Amino acid sequence: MEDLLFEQFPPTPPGTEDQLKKAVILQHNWAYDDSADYVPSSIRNRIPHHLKTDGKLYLRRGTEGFMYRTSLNHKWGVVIFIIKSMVIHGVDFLPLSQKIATSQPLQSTAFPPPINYANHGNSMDAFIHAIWFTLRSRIPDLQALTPGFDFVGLFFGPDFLHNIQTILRGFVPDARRVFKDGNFSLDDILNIPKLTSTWAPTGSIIYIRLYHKEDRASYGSAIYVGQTIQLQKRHSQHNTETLTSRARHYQIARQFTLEERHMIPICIWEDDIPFHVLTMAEQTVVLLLNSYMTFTNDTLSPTNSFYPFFQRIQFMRRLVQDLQQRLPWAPNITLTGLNVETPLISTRTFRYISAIPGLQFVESAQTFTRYRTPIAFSRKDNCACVYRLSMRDGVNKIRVSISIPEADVNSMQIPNNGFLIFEIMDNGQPHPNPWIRCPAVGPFEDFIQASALGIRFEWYNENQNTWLSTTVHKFGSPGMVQIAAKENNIRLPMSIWLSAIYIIQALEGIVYSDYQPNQGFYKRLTFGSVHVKQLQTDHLKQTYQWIHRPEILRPFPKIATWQYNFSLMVKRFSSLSTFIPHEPVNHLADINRYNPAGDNKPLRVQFRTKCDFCILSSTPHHLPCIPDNSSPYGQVCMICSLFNRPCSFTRPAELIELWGQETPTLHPKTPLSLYPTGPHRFLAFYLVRSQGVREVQEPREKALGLFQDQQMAILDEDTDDD
DNA sequence: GTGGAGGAATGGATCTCTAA
DNA sequence: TTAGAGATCCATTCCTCCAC
Repeated sequence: MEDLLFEQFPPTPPGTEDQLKKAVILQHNWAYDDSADYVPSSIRNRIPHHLKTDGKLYLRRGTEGFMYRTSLNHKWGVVIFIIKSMVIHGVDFLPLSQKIATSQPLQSTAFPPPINYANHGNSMDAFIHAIWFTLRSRIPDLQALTPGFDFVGLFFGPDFLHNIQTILRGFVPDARRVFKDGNFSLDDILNIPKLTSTWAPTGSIIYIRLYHKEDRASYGSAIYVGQTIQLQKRHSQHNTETLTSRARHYQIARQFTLEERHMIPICIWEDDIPFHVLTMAEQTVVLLLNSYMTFTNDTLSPTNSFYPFFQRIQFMRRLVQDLQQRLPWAPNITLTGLNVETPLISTRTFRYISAIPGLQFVESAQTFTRYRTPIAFSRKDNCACVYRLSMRDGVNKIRVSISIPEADVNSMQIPNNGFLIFEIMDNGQPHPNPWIRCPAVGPFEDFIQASALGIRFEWYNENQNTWLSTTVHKFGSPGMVQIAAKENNIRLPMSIWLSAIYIIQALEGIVYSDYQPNQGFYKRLTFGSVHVKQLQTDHLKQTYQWIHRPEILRPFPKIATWQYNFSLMVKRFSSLSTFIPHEPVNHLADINRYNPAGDNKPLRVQFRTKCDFCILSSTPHHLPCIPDNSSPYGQVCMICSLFNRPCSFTRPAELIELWGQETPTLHPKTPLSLYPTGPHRFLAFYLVRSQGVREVQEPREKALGLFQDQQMAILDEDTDDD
């Protein structure tokens, strides 16, 4: 169950239909033993076993439910499970159709009190305040200019004043000095420190590209304002594009030599600022320096495809003109403006990924947040279905291929159009059907988190009028260990692991607070113009709304030390059957001397020369388990050494049991399962059996007002194919 | 257990199209 | 007119199968 947005009130026992239908939330953690003597026999032992922990049903504080019956004296009630005094009361149940009618529009926001911007100490700060308070007063105009404009809450919401403060403190001292009274020349701007081969600031940056010839008579100077989180790289990008692009910006840039193209940081934030504030800052500098492209015509036909850009530019230009008349901000410079986009209301949002958090009803239930997006597989005949999920970090593009093998495509009759579903476990533990199946111990702490992601593909089957679903898995992980062994490098297995980490990061909006470059990670990842919208319900008020999924700060992934991995191996896998040498062990005979069971049964590892990791990663070829004599940690093989983890040795019979022995097997000659299910599967990369096709419910997003058009488009395409 | 063949998956580069 | 998403093509990687 994902949410409590029912169309009809859930069925209640006979005779209770006319009673209460009230939303409630549990105030305390609570446990219930339905096998206890005091429980009436009619409802004793009725709770499904899988919902119980140690024989009891545990409900956590915050659990949402409905009260449908109270006693005459109002001292107790029947609330799905709960006693009246334990719950918070909300309004009466509302059917979904009414919730939709009353749901909060995305852009609703409470305004902070207005302030007198003219009182600010200098012209620039006053002008910037004026820009934003004016824009805030004209939200309906902004929305009219861009129907997809739905960042209002982030720009103008509770953090509005703080956002402005963040912008103001970002100005580098030299830029502030030049701009502060609105009276500056082109030479003044050129004196602001620029990007050079020896000076390349890092952080979130608003920069200007100033195209300027010393011989001013030959060509007018031009300006472009942009944002970046990698100044040097963006600079190279601009110069590369200048060579070939037919865009007006670069046509003009081409008129200037490399030395005449200046990259000047205007605002720098070394700390983390939200992406939308960076966008506000970019808009600020565009307006401050009036860097919009100019047009010879004052009007443009609405049929012209450039018309919407033109409209927004006109709106912003008029706004600046109006403010300049009322405020002492009158820069006396003439520059050719090169900006066309209006950062504040960039319109690149025609697709969404929806996020519906899982409802945690009982303590024992594992929940996940479900992300859904419509996709179309690209597919050639007799090939796998491949979708290339595209992400970006502001500069780089990252593509991750998500594919369904050809054999499955054929046997399950998988169409090209449907929905991709990402399920991320809320507790960070492995998904039951993960996309990649990685070991619990690896080069980074909490290595197993990459398996918290499960991916499914769902499609509508018109003939049967049903929604069908199948799990999607990335294959090849076990083979990756072999490649690592061959190359003596874990680059490839790490690239698989990272692709799952990237997807999780982009979906959850994770920003690394202490980002370190060149480690394979990105500070923040987005899906570009595809935005993640999260379902937010207020159960007590019986309302819901779609909000922008906010970014969250997380510490940068830590490289796992040997000690960390050793402790983790011991914690997860050490037992009477599994031995993990922790002191330098120089000879296998030493391992055999270890006999924790005290039953005189040796581990018998002398009959195998391999550690568990090498045995379990031995598909399709057997891996040699060669001691790494250079390791300071004793009996470690080359492969475990690569992963910075100790070897483990499990008695053969127990290893088969702890890993799993269902057919087919890993290798014809071993009884170890190809699709392990036992606890020791987390020792190595492993495979998951495809779950086949199953019928599922219609996507919730359809009823909740998202994806309507996109879904219809997909269904239309399906019809065309037939 | 090994290695090679063949095809599938993936990555890089470039182009085409399109929202609004 | 722009930026970015998709499409497409091509090159490379790598997975699986199979023979020895």
